[in-house]
Amino acid sequence: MARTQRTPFVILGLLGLSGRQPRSGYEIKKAIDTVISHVWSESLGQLYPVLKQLTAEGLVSAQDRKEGRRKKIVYTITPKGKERLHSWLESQVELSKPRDELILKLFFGSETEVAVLIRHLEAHRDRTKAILSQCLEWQKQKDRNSVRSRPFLLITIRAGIALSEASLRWAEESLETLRAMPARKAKP
Amino acid sequence: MARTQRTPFVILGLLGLSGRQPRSGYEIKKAIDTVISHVWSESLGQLYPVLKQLTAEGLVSAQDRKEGRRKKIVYTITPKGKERLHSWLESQVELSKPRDELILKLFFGSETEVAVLIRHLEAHRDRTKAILSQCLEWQKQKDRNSVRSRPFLLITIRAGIALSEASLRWAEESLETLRAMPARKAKP
DNA sequence: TTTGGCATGTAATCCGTTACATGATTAG
DNA sequence: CTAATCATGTAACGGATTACATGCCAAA
Repeated sequence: MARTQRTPFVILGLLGLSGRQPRSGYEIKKAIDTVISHVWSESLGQLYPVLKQLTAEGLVSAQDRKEGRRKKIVYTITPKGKERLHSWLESQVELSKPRDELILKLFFGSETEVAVLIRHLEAHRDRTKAILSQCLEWQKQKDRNSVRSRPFLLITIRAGIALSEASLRWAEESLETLRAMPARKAKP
Repeated sequence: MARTQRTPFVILGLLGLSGRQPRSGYEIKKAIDTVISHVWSESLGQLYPVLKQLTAEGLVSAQDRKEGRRKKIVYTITPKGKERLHSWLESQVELSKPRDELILKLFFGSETEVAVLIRHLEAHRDRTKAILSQCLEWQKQKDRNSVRSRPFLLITIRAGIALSEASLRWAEESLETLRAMPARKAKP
């Protein structure tokens, strides 16, 4: 048996947030890819089947809608769906198994050239910088609107800031260490 | 098609590290669960088949060994395996899709009680504290032996320290925010 | 007209986990 | 004697990704 499905709960959560309009699968995907992009990810090939599954279980309800001339299927969470969402939110956080390819490669660093590791770290640094400035931008926008209106969004954003700042500092520090090393393999 | 297999490369990496004795599947599992436990994880049900697969491909070779009275199968990396390892180390780091259940639950925080979120955060804080002190312990041990002897292990450990310190600070900060909030749901 | 975004879906594939199964050895 | 650890495996299951397939609409 594989681990339990988590996709249903992102959907339920996104549809369940108070004051939300009904959303289509495509819109849910876009929401995931923007607001919570560095916390979660889903593929459309997973979203559509799960949306059907949730409809069959009566956790969401589907409505056909014509917007302009385009037609789409929008979903609304049902009371039963809200219940399911609540009990998931209350259940223990399931920790995901770590799988950090960058650090793993650094751990095996003695088996390759230092220049390779530097390249990996620089790429990581650049990616992390981009995420950090994205998060800082969001934080600034939230501050402009009142802080207390959406405290949970802010907590999420601040997690992104804290983690990427730390990762950035570690990357810079490690780059210095590596640059001070001889250019050859550590153990040729 | 699912994403490409990564298990072979942890095995190859662990067997490839210079100055390593041949290891059995069970020993590889133990190595993963200790030295790189917060960077990577594998199940035995995955390790044994992959070990066979690697043997069939000629990337590792298997030897039966009697240690004391117990018998085990130990594996050694072959030149072909070393090659494969090197080219993987040189290839671009594949970034894993984020899936952080804790932050996701906090993002949906308005749909549950603050007390629930506090419970989740406290559990996270405690887990993270444990990891941090584990890493600090390892760092101290490495410092006693010369620092320059195994720079890559130190970099790995320092990643663990940096990330868990940041996560810890964020958790404490968020806990304060939540404790200052009314005990009811944010949006009842 | 053609590129790109909106929109929904299915099929193939497979990585990895959990559970099951078995047995030897050692420490309490 | 019995629980834990060492040790190796197989089977079932399923979650999730990638690739494929299709079509509309708007803008450049």
